[in-house]
Amino acid sequence: MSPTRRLTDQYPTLATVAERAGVSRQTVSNALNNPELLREDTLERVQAAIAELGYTPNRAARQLRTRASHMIGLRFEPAQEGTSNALMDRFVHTLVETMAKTGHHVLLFSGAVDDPLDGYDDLLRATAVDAFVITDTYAGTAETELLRRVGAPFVTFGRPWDDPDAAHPWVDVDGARGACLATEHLLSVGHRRVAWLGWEETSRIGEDRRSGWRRAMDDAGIDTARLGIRTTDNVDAARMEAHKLLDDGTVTGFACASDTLAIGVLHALHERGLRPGVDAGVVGFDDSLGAHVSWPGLTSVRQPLEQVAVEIVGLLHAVLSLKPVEPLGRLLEPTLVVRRSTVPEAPRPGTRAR
Amino acid sequence: MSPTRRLTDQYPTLATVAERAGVSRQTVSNALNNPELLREDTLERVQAAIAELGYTPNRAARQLRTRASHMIGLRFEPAQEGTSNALMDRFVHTLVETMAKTGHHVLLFSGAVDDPLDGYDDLLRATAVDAFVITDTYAGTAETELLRRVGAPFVTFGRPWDDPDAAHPWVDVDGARGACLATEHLLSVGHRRVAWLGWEETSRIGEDRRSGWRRAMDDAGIDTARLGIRTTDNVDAARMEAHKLLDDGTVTGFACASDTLAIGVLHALHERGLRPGVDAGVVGFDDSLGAHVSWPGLTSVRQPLEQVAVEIVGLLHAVLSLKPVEPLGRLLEPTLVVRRSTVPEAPRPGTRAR
DNA sequence: ATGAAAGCGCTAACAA
DNA sequence: TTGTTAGCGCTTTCAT
Repeated sequence: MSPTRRLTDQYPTLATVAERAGVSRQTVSNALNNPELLREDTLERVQAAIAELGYTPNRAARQLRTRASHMIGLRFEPAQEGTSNALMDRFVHTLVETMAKTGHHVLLFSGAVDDPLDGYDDLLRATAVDAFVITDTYAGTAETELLRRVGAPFVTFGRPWDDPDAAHPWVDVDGARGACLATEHLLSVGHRRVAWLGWEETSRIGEDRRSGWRRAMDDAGIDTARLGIRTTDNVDAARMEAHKLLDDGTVTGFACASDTLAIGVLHALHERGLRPGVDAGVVGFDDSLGAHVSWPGLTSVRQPLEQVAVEIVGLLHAVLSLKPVEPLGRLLEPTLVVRRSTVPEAPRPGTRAR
Repeated sequence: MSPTRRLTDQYPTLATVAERAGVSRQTVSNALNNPELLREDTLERVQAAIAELGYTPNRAARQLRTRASHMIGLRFEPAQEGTSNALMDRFVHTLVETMAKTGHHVLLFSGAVDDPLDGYDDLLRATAVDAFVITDTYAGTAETELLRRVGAPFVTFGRPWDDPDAAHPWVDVDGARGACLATEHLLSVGHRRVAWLGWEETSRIGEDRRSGWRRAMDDAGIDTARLGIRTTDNVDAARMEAHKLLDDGTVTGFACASDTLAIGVLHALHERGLRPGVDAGVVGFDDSLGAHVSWPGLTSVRQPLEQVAVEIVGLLHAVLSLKPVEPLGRLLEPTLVVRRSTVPEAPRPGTRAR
């Protein structure tokens, strides 16, 4: 792409503003970055000139000088068929918004699918970003190691599960607490035999959530033998596991590690003519669109993504200004959104989905 | 945020490479941008030095000089409660990936919710982006006008519906064709009275899609009286409209303007004990996650977003290099994804959703 | 085919 | 309090 188009030629520079205000360029720069240095009337004159001309500092020049791009890098995975990381998308929306408040922008990049490290290094060497936000720490230890090695600042959404000597700031949501909330809710609406439908044992997040179910069941003094199921995160696998549990005849509660799994349970109930919320209770995780629109509405654990974004931006600031971060991690509390899959008289799902 | 951290200090510059290779800085620059000017052995020596040092040109410096940021701006709307623009999220994923192939990145920004123009101007004046991608042209005429006025390059995903003298390149998906496909499919599996469940009349996109249903029905010689419904895009509104249509007793086909509406129809069927795909056929639009996971699987019109992204990047290149774009618009064909809401023996939904 | 000089727009350091 | 000087790292003349 040849850089023929010169958008910038029409825009004013520091010099234009300086001339207009009858001061030097440096004074204009100070008016922007250290206004307290200027005499009041000078400041006003400069600000008036800035406003008249609609001047905004050139980012490239400023970045070249200050070595700060005011840009945060976020690797955006290619949309793989059938995989929709809706939770992450929601998070990105709030992150963009939160960062805008401090004049930062989000730079999306992608890398080779087979190489989780691809992309980071180039951006760093090109000084295109000040820092990174990493979003999948269960699979992403390689990323954090790379960034630590080269001394790049970053904050993760997710705990450093397998890295005891990780020293980077992180924000996470207490998944065990979420599963505990879900389970306690199911118990409170009258279910006793509450099953857990979770991911494979290799998933740290999955095991963490499962521990919350286990804790709630233990606290209620209920035996969990053969109630804890591990399977793949897809609707059909969950549907089949749910059928097995239902064959047992005593299981009426289902706490699930994801909305996908919960929706599989709902499918199984439909197939048996059982009424969700009446004959059985189902709780999902993440409060995704699927939870909103599934019939008759799926109770789900909701992660406070807005709060996560705010915390991350705060940590990013601390890291970039080399302030010590204490404590290193922030663990946030999820909440429960109750719908008809556990309480028949809950409000109808009427959510817009487009 | 004080710019204390100096990430870049550790990275090599043109000068470093020049010294290492025993040439001048300009020669290194030429090796990068005009390799054909160098003698073969010089080129090799320089490239070796670049590789050894892991050199990547500083973006700010290059941008300052060439006035090209290699960045495309995309306004990312705040995630509003209950609104999930899943389609756009999927599009952004593919856009990021496609742009990476030509060395471009996506800069996400947000603006004041009440001001659709907020954000664009600043980015332009700061020369932070080379161009914009605009994604909602039904509501976004103000954006395109602003950008045209200031001479900023941009491409839209969506036709300039209400702007006859728009002169910008665009890419869109033929919604009428999609609705036509949906309707023809419903007719082909035996439904005769196929209703349309669409948005309010004010939606250009909605009316366009509706016209496709109408065309297919006319072609089949079926009367559409009282079969075309307009309502709000939410599950519950659609559910109630579906009940009204079902009360009629003759309607068995439902072509919908969105998956949300289609899911509302599925809910109504459940409530009546009717079997989707057997007693009635339902088709949605956008092939969202909801279509994948809803029970028993929702047939839906799928937009070729990957192709949209590719076309947009192509147009972006043309615009940035001031090449004439002919034709100005590209209208792409949607496809139909068949699931059990129309064909009982279609494969089960087993899609991963996390 | 390669090198020297200039300057993009900005701010840090210093001088006035 | 304001102005001057220098230079961030790169590419674009233009000279050699």
